[in-house]
Amino acid sequence: MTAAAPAPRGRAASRGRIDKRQAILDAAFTVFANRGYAGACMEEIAEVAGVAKHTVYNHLGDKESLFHAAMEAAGSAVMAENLALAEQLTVDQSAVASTAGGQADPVRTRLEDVGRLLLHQCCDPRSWALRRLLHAEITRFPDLLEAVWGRGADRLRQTLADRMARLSLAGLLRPCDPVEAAEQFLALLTGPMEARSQLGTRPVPDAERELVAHAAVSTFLRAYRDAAPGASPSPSSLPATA
Amino acid sequence: MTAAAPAPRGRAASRGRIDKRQAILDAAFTVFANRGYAGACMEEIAEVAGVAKHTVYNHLGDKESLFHAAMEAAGSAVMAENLALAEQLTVDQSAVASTAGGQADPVRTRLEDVGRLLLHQCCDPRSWALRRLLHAEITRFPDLLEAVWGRGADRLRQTLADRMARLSLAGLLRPCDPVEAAEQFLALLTGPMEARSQLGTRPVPDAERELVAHAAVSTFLRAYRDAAPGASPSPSSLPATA
Amino acid sequence: MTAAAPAPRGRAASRGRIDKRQAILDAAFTVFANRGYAGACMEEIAEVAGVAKHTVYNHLGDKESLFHAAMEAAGSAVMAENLALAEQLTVDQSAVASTAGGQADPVRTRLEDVGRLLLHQCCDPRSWALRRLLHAEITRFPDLLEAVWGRGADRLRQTLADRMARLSLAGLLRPCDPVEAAEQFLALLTGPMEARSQLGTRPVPDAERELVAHAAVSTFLRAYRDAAPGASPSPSSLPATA
Amino acid sequence: MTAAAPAPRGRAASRGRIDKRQAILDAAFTVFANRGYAGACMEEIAEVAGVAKHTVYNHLGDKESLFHAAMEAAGSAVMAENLALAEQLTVDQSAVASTAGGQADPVRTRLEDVGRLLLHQCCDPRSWALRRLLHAEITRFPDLLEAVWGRGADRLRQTLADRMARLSLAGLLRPCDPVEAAEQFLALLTGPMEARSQLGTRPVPDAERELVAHAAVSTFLRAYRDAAPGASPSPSSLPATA
DNA sequence: TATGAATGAGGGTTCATTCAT
DNA sequence: TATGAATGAACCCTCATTCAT
Repeated sequence: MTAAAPAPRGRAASRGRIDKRQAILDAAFTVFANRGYAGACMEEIAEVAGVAKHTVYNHLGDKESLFHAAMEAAGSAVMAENLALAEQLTVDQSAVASTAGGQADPVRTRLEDVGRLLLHQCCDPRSWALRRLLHAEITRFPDLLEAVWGRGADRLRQTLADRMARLSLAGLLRPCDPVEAAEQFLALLTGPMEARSQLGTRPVPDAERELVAHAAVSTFLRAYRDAAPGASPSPSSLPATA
Repeated sequence: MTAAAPAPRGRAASRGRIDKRQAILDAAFTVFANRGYAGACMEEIAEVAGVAKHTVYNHLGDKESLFHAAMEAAGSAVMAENLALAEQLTVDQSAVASTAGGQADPVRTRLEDVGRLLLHQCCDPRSWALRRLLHAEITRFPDLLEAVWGRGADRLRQTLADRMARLSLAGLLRPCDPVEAAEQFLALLTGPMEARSQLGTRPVPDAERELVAHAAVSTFLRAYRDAAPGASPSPSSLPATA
Repeated sequence: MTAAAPAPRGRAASRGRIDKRQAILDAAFTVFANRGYAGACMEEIAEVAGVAKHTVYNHLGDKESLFHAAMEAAGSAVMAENLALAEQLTVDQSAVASTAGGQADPVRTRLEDVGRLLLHQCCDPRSWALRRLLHAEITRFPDLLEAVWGRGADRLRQTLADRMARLSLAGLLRPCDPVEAAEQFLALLTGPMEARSQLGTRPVPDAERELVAHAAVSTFLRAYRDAAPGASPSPSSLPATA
Repeated sequence: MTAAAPAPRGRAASRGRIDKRQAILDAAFTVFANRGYAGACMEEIAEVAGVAKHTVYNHLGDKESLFHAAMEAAGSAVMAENLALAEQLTVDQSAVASTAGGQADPVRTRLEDVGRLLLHQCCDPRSWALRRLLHAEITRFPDLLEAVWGRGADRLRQTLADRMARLSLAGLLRPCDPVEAAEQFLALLTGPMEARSQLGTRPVPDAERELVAHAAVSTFLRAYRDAAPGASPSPSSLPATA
């Protein structure tokens, strides 16, 4: 204090800055999630972050900028986890061969694993909070969609579609529009959770989540692998989002 | 009406009250939808409703009560429409018989009709606004769920499940858990719309909506009717929500 | 209702009016006492009185008029009781004669009786409420003093002074300024109650009130009857209030 | 002040805060005294204090807290002055001795001095405003009594009682209950002022106040010193408040 | 006369933002 | 850069009063 080592500079200083910035972003997301955008107040955010009110302004500008930054940060984190999961949807060819004719069903197993994990992510409180905030503020901040989910409306669906295409090519799924398959796979997984978790308000037990994942995969496989070949040809091979 | 009485009295007076109350509720829902709960201000609601600020308080109490009432009113309207639709999911036995062996597929036709209409309802701006507000405020007003969707978690799913059960019983669908079938039918229908309409922000063209409905029904029928009988038996025949 | 005896008129009707007016005045005083002038609201007064809000306006005009009327009514009632008591302060000459030389002390007895009763009145909740409201609003409504205590600042003191003069003339008290005597008698009685009842907030037990009355009379008699004649002559024979 | 430093720092800064806080408290008391609690508005207080409205909230919280703080501050000031005065009620023994047999009456002189000064304090506009506010709000804020008069119901009476006890012990007053003596001394002094000053509304001329003080002391001395020893023994030698 | 609906004004409180240190 | 004080605008709500029946 008195003798004053001139306060750590260089790396340490900017590390301090970075940490403080991150602390503010985390605090902001928490508070926004609890109170909503309009209901949140900068003072509480500063308090939760452990800094002075004006420091928030110094680091991240006004309330709107702060909101965008916090949402973007949270979105990146959530999306990164989801993408990492989607990329795991691969089936080892050798595994398929070795179990031919047997009871094991490596495609189903893989789909269920990935489905279970995706559902786990989607039911994460932070993930729900993000989606709720998105719903809440999308009309006032339409840019939020891109900011949160990254450029390209939905990378998750595209990534999943890539995997579906490869499964289809490998003969593990019937020929199909991979984007549609990805879209419906996600719908079968996450659709039922909205009501079951009461919009993320109710913690859903693991068992229930696994039940949903299992049912989703079963229906998906019936439709995309086991269905009688000639039945109900789907003419929709157009790009999904137009 | 016809005789043109010189300003209606008695009943008409209370009719005036009712009209005013309804005008306030409508205005409130509009403003809440535009600004969010915290962002909405009573003055604007009164303005839009064409009454004085205090009149809002006289009729519907404070902001929170008004919000609940407006949400409940909107929810009842939306839910009533949805239920009416779901109840249309019936297949005339004679129609099935008369087309046996032919090309027509009455079950598919009916499902697509209902699906298209449900999707139409779900993409209605008011319906989206309601869901967005629900997402936005569910953490602060957990009672909203029941208030909006009526008592019983989700009557729509149950009503749909009733119809599924009858279809299954009639041999038009394979034996299955009707609740799960309803749940997945809804998921296949509405799930894809979230991303496609950008959380209700983007108006979805009719053609695209019909494409989604068609794809949903195709996948649903493959899984719940056409699938090879022995394939992938789903052990989950329990009621879905426990 | 239907056949309509044409509603009672004449005496009965105006009786109804009077009753309603009195009910409003009573309700007003109660509410003003509970909430203060500014804190009271017309609606609550109307509610307590059991009439519609506007009826209050019809009968007693706006808030300020109502306040004055309610205070005046309460003041008249309280003052009437006090005056009736003060007038009881007489000593029967024969009683004095008959007990001469004995133990009984009719003057003391009479003073204590009157004192006890005055104190009882002063500690009445309504009396305290009146005084508190007077203190509260005197700066904003200086006319209240006269309105409440009747014309002539303090008839109580004057009435008491009359009695004191007669006692003094009868030789039952030493020669003195009767107004000063009355003033000090009242001060000795009521002064101690302010602190003891916590400004009328605490109910004072009967025993404590009697103690105060007894002490007041004792001190009063020592000073105005028993004191050594030559001691401490009081030169103040001027009119008290100037 | 003299050296004219270019705007004082450090201590001066917090001094500025203190000054501002005090300015707000003073302004608040003034406005509350003028308008009453409910009638006062924060805006006027801020205006009178010369600060922005929100600054009032920063320093002293909401209206109720501000009211308590302002009342407590005013109460402390008034009570401190009163106590200082009461403590002056001592009689120098030598003075008594030296004037024995003469005309001078040091006890009376001292009592009149103290009485005159106490009366002066009690008639101070601030003192009246404080008492009026206390009367006005005691039912809604019962804690105010202790907050204003400090802990211990009434330190003034106790302090005065201490002095009375010493005078009695010194033989300058007859044996008596000192608390009762103090209570009655105060009653004789202040009781008459209520009516005479019209609850503090009318400025009482010095001469009139001195008259009251003189009369009070005369009556007090007659009762507590000059009265015939055997006359009217007061049995109440218990502590007054129990 | 009595009522219930309606109004416009005003007050307490909160908040995002800026200033001075 | 970080802070704490200060600000002015805005919002929810209450209230005294009037209008139409």
